[in-house]
Amino acid sequence: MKVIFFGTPDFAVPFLYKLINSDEIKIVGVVCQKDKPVGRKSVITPPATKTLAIKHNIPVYQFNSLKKDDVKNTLSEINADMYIVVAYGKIIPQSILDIPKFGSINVHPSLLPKYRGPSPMQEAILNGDKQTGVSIMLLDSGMDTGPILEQISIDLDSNDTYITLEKKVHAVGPSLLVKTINEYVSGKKTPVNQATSDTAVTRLINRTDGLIDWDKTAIQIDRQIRAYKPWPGAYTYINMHNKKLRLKIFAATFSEKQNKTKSGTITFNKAIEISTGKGTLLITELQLEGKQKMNADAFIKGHIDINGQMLIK
RNA sequence: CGCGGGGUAGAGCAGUCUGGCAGCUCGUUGGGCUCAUAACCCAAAGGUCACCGGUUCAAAUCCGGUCCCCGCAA
Repeated sequence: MKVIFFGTPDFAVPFLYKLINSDEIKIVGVVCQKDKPVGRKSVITPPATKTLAIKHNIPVYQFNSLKKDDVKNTLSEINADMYIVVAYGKIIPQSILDIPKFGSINVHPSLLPKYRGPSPMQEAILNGDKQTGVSIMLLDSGMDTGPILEQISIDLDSNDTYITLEKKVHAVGPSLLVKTINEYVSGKKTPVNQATSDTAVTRLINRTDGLIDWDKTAIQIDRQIRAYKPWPGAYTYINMHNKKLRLKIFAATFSEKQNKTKSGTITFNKAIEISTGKGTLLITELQLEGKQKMNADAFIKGHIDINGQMLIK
């Protein structure tokens, strides 16, 4: 079966890899976003899926927009049987989704209809869910509203970050996708419409979503740190040497202990304790602007003078 | 030429503006104290102040250049 893969970032790579190595499926094209400048030196870098595709001599397509007619013609000429979409990065017009005879299949890392939209994994962590999952579904014109072919649940614990959750998704998602495709194509799988309850849509995450509000509870801040790791990352600001410096927080734990000091106050007490709106956040790994990432112990050794200072917004 | 911070003992940092004995919090080693300890006291070892050149009686510090690390932005 000939398949075109729509996907762009690292998240899509394990899925593409699994499909390439699948016997029944032949990837005849990869559609991804354009090469973009990355890093301090603005090196033009191809998307992760493009790199993998080139390695396997698969044609790569990077359209400015999918709405143009010549795009439709180009894709039609490939005559693929199915499109598979994993984190492509843009909305794909219905006219394109309808081209292949088996339609277009999407992977969404949540238990749909819960957490439709762009940030399902982050939202599950922010809400402290004990469980999330992966859904394999047919694409329709709505935002993650298509009928579901298969779902699998994933357990979340209180240490999971976006990074570890992504690993869990990658551990089960790709093989579930291949299995579901084969069952669907051979008629063993019937799409089931999504339930109409609990259909809130997650929002696109901004850079500034990582800014910590110390008036929130320690539990909420801990979740924020885990959900936004590694991007955009949780951060706050601190005054040092008469400058306002960004302080990134990579890992923390929390305790119920309520400090009497104002929210955002730093106390060195073997650990870096920060007062919050409710409870105390214990920072374990952090990075000061211009410095390397380090653990709390090392940070305290060199910054004993900021004991008692306030973190700011 | 996108903006900015940094490189000083094993770790984390101050000192640089205003040139004048290489410092701080730890760690390590040895000793002491203690029923005991990650506590406390005493002592010691440990430095190419990133690299190259210049100015100076004198450079971590001032000037020129090079390399490396990092934050922001895109």
